[in-house]
Amino acid sequence: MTEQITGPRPTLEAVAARAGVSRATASRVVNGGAGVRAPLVEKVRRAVEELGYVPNHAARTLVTRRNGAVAVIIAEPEFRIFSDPFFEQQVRGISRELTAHDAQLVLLWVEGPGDHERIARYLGGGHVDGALAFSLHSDDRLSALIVRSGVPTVFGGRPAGSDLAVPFVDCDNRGGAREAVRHLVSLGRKRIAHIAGPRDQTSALDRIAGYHDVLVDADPALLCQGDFTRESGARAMAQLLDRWPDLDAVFASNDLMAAGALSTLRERGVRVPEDVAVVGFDDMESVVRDTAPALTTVRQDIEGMGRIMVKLLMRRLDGAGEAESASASASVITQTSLVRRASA
Amino acid sequence: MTEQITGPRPTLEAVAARAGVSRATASRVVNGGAGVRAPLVEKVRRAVEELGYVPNHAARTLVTRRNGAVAVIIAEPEFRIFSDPFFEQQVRGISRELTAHDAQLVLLWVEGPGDHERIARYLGGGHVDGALAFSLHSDDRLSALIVRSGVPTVFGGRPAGSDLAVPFVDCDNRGGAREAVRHLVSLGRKRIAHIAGPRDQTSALDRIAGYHDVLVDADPALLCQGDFTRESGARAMAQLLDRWPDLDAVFASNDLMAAGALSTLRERGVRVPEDVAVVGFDDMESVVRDTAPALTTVRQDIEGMGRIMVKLLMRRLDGAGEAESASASASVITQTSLVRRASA
DNA sequence: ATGAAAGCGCTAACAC
DNA sequence: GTGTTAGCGCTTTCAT
Repeated sequence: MTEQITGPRPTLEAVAARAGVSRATASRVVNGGAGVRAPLVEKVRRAVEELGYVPNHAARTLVTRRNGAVAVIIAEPEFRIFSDPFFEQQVRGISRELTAHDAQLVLLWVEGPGDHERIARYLGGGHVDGALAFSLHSDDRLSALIVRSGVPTVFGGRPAGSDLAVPFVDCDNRGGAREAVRHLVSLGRKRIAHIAGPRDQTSALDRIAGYHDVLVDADPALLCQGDFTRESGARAMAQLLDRWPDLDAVFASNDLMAAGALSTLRERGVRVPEDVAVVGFDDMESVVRDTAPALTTVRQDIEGMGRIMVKLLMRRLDGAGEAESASASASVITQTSLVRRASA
Repeated sequence: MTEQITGPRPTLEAVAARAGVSRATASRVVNGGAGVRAPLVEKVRRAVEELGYVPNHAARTLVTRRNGAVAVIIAEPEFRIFSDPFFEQQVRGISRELTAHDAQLVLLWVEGPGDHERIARYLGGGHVDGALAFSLHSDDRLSALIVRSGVPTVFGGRPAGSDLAVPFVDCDNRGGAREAVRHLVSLGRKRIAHIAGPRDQTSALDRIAGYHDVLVDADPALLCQGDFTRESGARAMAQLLDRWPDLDAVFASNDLMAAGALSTLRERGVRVPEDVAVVGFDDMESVVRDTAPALTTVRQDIEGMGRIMVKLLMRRLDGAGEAESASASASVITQTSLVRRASA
């Protein structure tokens, strides 16, 4: 019934024998068949088919020193954020692009410093060709470890310790924030507040910087600290409202906080956008879907960033021989775009 | 500064040379050192240390035919449910246990039937020693494929097609449901409804069965269909309330739906548990944390189930030589326990 | 208890 | 173009 592979799997040798060619030729065909005459290619292909031949990965790795696997390193605080659609999207992009490159995703889940040694050993053991990591928090110890392992790595999000000159992929947080605030200004708003994200994440810092780029001498009290959660956004909005009776706009560092702000506004009977205009950041579908009014926000292509992380890594791996440290180690900053909806 | 591994990594040969022993002895020491005299063990250990030797995985796999990696196959609908804490917990358990066994987690993300062939090839390619899969939905095609690949596999959740005699790990859904309903009965409740989960998940079906075990001739109209979401629970509760004015208890197939039911009850001014007692299923911390009143529910140890999946798989892999199909392929049903809180 | 030697299955020079 | 051959780094009989 269930046609199960029974005996030992056929080797290249067997394929070659059946096709009546040498092992080398069989190998060439299996690897694309460049420089082999058509009829032979055909013969080998048939033999592969008939025997159900599948290349032995270990043997191949042993000689090529490439194993077609990439580690995705996720530290506990971020994994928790798997509930955060942000991560799901990024990992989705990574997974898809990896598949397109015929590479496997090896998940390395770091629960704490106790796991550091294991990770270092694994990375140092050459089990993977490269690694993808996320630099969400300022705790550099893990990042440093990864870099030191010597495994080509691309980070997601600009690392905090700028001394580590590692390639990363991030969206233009600062530029996006600028665009958001400029939009608010263009609407004629005079008193524009900012609900900021946690200070230990570069994305939040960059967005604050963008805010200040436009509002050079904004009163510091217009800036209210949040932590990227909906509740913190609601709280911050309440504070701002108390502090600034004439407030007419707010730029939140992410959509979740913007949604929180929106609910506070509604509770207080403040009209959006008539009285206060609101702009978010991320364009997170699951959040944006049901805010009232529809949220104007800065979109970033998260899945795309995941894919780019992989592309960057792959380029580095492929070009390993040539321009080692040339454009190979360049980072990528992706564009953001303002999505205008009803809230501003 | 960054102490990076520069040249090619040292081989066993190098270690042996430095320790003044043969490659064979060095190998023995690296693999535990059984049957090697202490002084030599010591010498080799030192050489390993000094050279920073790390075994070459591919070479080892090539000869042992074991590669210390396990695939975790996640199909798209379930991955979406990564937001569902259920999955996070189960994967956490799996990851931890795998680490304890020195095995790596290779994530295989299946987006649709288009990926089936790729998965089959990967599994067939012997890249992993075993696989862990989830049988949440009745779509057997993927499951069948996995089974057919011949890779030892353990499923999470009882598979729908009972014809596939594959080992799985699941909690005692039916027994747990029975306990929940019996508790309601012991409370003196006479009109006990059930908010069921989707019909294509065995867990939901088993819980329905448990409900009927206790309430043998319950009116079919006491059973209301939900889909495991909070909203569906709220809706179902409303329907039941309309249908049964004398309703005094409800058992929901999961906590999320119970939470939804609770909010409907509150809206309608129905007191819990005085008027209607409510019991959930899962004891999902993130849901249970903030229901009012605190939810009485059936607890299952999800992380533990993840760990058991790994243990089962490992036992199968290790005992591969001996009692192949003996107790090796047995499934595990874990106990549930009723957690009494305020709602029933 | 230790060493010598034979591969594991494959790719990549190098000959032809 | 195609075949021959030499390893990749390791484990594992088999002698000693």
